[in-house]
Amino acid sequence: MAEGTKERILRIALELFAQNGYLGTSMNDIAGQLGFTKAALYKHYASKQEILDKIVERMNKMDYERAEEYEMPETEPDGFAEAYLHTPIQKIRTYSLAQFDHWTKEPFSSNFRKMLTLEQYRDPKLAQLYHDYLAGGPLEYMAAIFRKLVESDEDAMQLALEFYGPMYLLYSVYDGAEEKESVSSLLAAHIDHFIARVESDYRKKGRPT
Amino acid sequence: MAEGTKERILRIALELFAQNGYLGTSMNDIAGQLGFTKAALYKHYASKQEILDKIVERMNKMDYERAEEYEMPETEPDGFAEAYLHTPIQKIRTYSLAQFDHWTKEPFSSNFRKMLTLEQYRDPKLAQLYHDYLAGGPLEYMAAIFRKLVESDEDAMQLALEFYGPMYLLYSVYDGAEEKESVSSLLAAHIDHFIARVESDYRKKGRPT
DNA sequence: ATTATCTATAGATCTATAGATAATGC
DNA sequence: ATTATCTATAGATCTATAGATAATGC
Repeated sequence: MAEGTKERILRIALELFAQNGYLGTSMNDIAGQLGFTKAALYKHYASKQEILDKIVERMNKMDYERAEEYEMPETEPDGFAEAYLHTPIQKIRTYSLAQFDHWTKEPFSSNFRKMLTLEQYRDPKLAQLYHDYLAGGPLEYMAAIFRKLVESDEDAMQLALEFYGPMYLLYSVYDGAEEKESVSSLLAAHIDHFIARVESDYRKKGRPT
Repeated sequence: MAEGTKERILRIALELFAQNGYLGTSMNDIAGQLGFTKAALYKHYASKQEILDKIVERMNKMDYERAEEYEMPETEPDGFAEAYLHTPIQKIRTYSLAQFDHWTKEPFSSNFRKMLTLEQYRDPKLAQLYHDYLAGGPLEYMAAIFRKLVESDEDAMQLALEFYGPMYLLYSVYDGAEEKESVSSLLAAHIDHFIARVESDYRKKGRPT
């Protein structure tokens, strides 16, 4: 099925929001990019705010579908599902590389990430999404997983910081990089290096890998 | 000497730019926060853009003065000054903790960091500053330092990623955190942990610490 | 083939507000 | 510093109409 006008509007609007921010993008800009006048936009969306709301809805839906696809369980208010108490490290590796690809190469998600970055201090709702999707959220997620591998909560948080911090930094590096692929390689090297180190530490303590 | 009106304008404008972005802040907003009308602003600055330009100037000046204070040499186009080829790891520790404090607790710098975050995709000049001050810049700086400690450039970059990535992530965590001090503690723990690990790796290879 | 209807657009216009300037007051 | 004012532009609404489709009549 071809992309409908309603969806084209979301896609183009998000491209502009990611570049210039929500306030930096006018309805005229959006319409101009689409090839018609701004009045026509109001046939599809009641307001500029509604366009933004639908973009957020779409992203939430895409993310939910992805979580199912990669079989990574959702976090729960008070911790994690039992099934994740012993997440295999290779599964973490695969999922993390997929996440990075997702947030950098997939156009909608990449633009969504940039938009969140730009709007995080202005709009509390988007600030929450930025936290959940990109900053504290993934960090706490990894810490919860590592909590099963090390002795203390502090150690788990340190491991999560060491694992996710570089990944988070590489999102920014990726945006400004000429050689995008070399940034992806840096991440793969980091993850492999991290896994090798953690598994080596395990052996020293005589625990099973 | 008391803070002059010209400086108050810069400070207040930056506070608003950090919160709502440059385009999201009107001259009326700035004047209102200062307690007068927007027309008065034009007695001090020729335009809104000039206010932003002066903020950037001020930041560059502050940063230069700080670099001198902490005796951390400036990067040079083709690498580093000789003096830094063997930067003591404790000096890196002290400097990094000071940098983190600077970008989080010092009001002007903290707001400047937030503003750069918001404007990085809109304005190429600010994108460059974001890179230099916060993202790829510090990463490459650390990699250049670590290049003297490890065998390959790839290893140096991995070390730099592991060192600076968590620090960079903690800036975001700090912004959204309730318990700000615990975030600073996380960083200190990370750095100490990192140093202990690197020094342990040294010993294994029979190199001097 | 005709009529009615639907949907998506254009062009004109409304109100509010932006950045900026000029005239004025103290 | 204020007040008044200028020009440009924002988001939003209105009316008219184009192109297409569906329902109806013969």
